[in-house]
Amino acid sequence: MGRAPCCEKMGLRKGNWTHEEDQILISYIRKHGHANWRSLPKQAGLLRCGKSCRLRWINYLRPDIKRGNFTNEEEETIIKLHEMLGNRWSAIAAKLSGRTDNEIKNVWHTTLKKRLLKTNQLNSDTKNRVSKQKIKRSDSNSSSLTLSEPASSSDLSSVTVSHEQNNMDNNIYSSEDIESLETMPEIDASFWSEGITMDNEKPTMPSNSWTIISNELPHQYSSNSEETFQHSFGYASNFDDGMDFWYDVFIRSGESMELPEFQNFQEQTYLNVQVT
DNA sequence: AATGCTGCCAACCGCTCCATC
DNA sequence: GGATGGAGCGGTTGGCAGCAT
Repeated sequence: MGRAPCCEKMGLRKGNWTHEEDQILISYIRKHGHANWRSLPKQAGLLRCGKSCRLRWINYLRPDIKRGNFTNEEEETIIKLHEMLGNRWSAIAAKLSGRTDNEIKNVWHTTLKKRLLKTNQLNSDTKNRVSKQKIKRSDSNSSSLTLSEPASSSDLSSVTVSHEQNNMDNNIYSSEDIESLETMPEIDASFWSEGITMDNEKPTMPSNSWTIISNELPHQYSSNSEETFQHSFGYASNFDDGMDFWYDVFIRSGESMELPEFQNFQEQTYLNVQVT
């Protein structure tokens, strides 16, 4: 199948569109529509190929185009849809009213891809440090802290933190440490509030155990499949050397979380979580 | 002030899909 | 069924603006 000849005829303009050309195109499409892009420029009196006219209209001149920066919600949606659909920019654009595939493709390549790579690199680096630290601590007793999930999103009072200590003297956590964790700021309704729900989509999770490290805002995931997850974060202060820290967890429905150890890094402190 | 670098975005290129003949 | 051409899509690029040196 040969490529459609385009912009090969002598005399056709290329490059940036002028205001006058825009006005001619808008005026023509308002009057006659754009049933045939190939014949449109000739009939409209434009020295452009039909392909160029179509692109200009779709990406810039259409009246329903939303201009301006992408909102956080739009960026999150793009990331989620890209996980599901890959580089199918037109399909992603169809889910975001007023945004074009070209615009989404640009924001992905210039902003979102880099951000994700950075996040993945951070996760990878921290996982390596966690693994090394686990080996170091393998011979010592450690405190076992359990965070139970609420029975339902409305039952916030059931969010508890409990601990079992076999040998406080040998433990790396002091009683003040444990106490500070138990006096975490009260979790309000928004903590467990509904976030993004993806029908027929199960979050991609490692099967056995994992470490979740993230600075993202909390989301609650649910699906029509067997398993559901709640992605949430908590907060504790004055722990260990006095730094504040966030914890960020995925909780599988019907399970509790064992929190075997805490990581305290220079710039940010994360709680390392494994599902038991 | 001049130059170089980087990021962003509009537009182009080349390919595939699909309708029509 | 094959050829043709229009439309649409994703990858790539050129040019501009802003920033750093």
